[in-house]
Amino acid sequence: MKYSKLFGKTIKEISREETSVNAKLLTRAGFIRKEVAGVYNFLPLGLRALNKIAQIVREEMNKAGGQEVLLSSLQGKENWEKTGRWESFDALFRLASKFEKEYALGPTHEEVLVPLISEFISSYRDLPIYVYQIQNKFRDEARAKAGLLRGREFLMKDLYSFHADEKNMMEYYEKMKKVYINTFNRLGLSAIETRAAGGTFSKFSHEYQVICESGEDQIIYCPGGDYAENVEIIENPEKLENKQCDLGHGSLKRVKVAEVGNIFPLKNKFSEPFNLVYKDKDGKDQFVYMGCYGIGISRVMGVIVEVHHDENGIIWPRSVAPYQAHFLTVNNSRSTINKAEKIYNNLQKSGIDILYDDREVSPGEKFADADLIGIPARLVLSEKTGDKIEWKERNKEKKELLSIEEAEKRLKEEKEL
RNA sequence: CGGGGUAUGGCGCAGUGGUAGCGCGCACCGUUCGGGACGGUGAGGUCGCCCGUUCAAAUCGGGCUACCCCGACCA
Repeated sequence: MKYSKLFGKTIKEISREETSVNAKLLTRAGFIRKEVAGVYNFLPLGLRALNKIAQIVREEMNKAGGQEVLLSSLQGKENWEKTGRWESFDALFRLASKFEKEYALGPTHEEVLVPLISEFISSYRDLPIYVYQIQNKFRDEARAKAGLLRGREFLMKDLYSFHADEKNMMEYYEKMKKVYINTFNRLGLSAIETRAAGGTFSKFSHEYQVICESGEDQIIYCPGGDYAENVEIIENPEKLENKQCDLGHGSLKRVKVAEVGNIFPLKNKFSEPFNLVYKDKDGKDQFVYMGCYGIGISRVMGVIVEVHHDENGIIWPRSVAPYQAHFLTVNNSRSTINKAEKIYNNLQKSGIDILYDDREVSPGEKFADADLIGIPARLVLSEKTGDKIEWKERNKEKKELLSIEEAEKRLKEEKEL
């Protein structure tokens, strides 16, 4: 992509009202624009990063046996009344049509998927089954905040598992814990698996928390990894804080965190109201056991920026960067530009996605924009580099001079990773 | 939902009653070209909305709306 043609430019300044790091940097770098409070538009750079995140999550869900679907956002009132959540779900957007029909704007999808899947589950032979989607969710939050961290419309992956019994449900639940940790690792986040309340869903749940100043939750955890609990379910958090870990990992720490994922053992909570049953081997009806597993895709994007940035801009993990490399020329002499065009065209042909800053602006501006946008590799062609390309990683000081062939080879190798 | 703050060219801001300004960006010309270059010329504003006070309102008063922050709430 040529920067000069890109929809979405960087900006130097942003209102002093915008204080969260992710909103500031993503807006300045041209990734997102706010529509209304808690609702964002994603520009091409932003969508590329968002799609990279979604794709990693998709791959992991597929590996875990998930089948992808796309469920409706606009949902009839009737099923929400069956679960009692038309009244009790505080953040539910309720819409009144001019034709005297009422709808919910989907904040979650048990009310859609459970009746839907009941058509296809009739025998123990149909179980277990795992269904997920990646879709915009709507929640009428009392207060949207911190850019992408808490919005009223946001992209979420929600997987629902259906099992014959509790044992099978819990086995999958345990398996998904590992899948989640691995998924967040691939996204460049080290998430702490944390015991938490189950809300109106279940007795308990597990949250995946990333240490982050702008997070809304607090947890107490052992750095050795054998304990983590949300302070909301701890009776005397003050007492636990700084207590020595039983296994000798040092003292327990209390930290602010942002929740990027949450898993719940739902058991029969939703199969009962919708009479989701199957015939067991003895021909008797049994309720299906369910689990549900969420990851906030757009929130993950915000958290990545909160965690990976410096004073100059974003530092994307390679796995989610909008482009593989940021290529720019320093002087605008005809010969340099011709050479750069050739390199760019070659890379395009090899299927390597780079952002090529082809503008006729000062070097300082190009460097500043490259830092702000935060693509992991910066490639410079100039009279100084001659027939070579300078390669610099966004998060390192070191610069290397590579021949054009070497640079292309390295890009191809990295692409395979 | 309670408390606090903000609202002025595309963006960021200044402007305490008397003809609406600055920086950035944008357009054109010239000089620059390894860390947000410089000079010149130019376009661009119902000062969030409504009502009021006044000879006169961006500026004072009342109401409303939107956004940000703190808290409460939170699948």
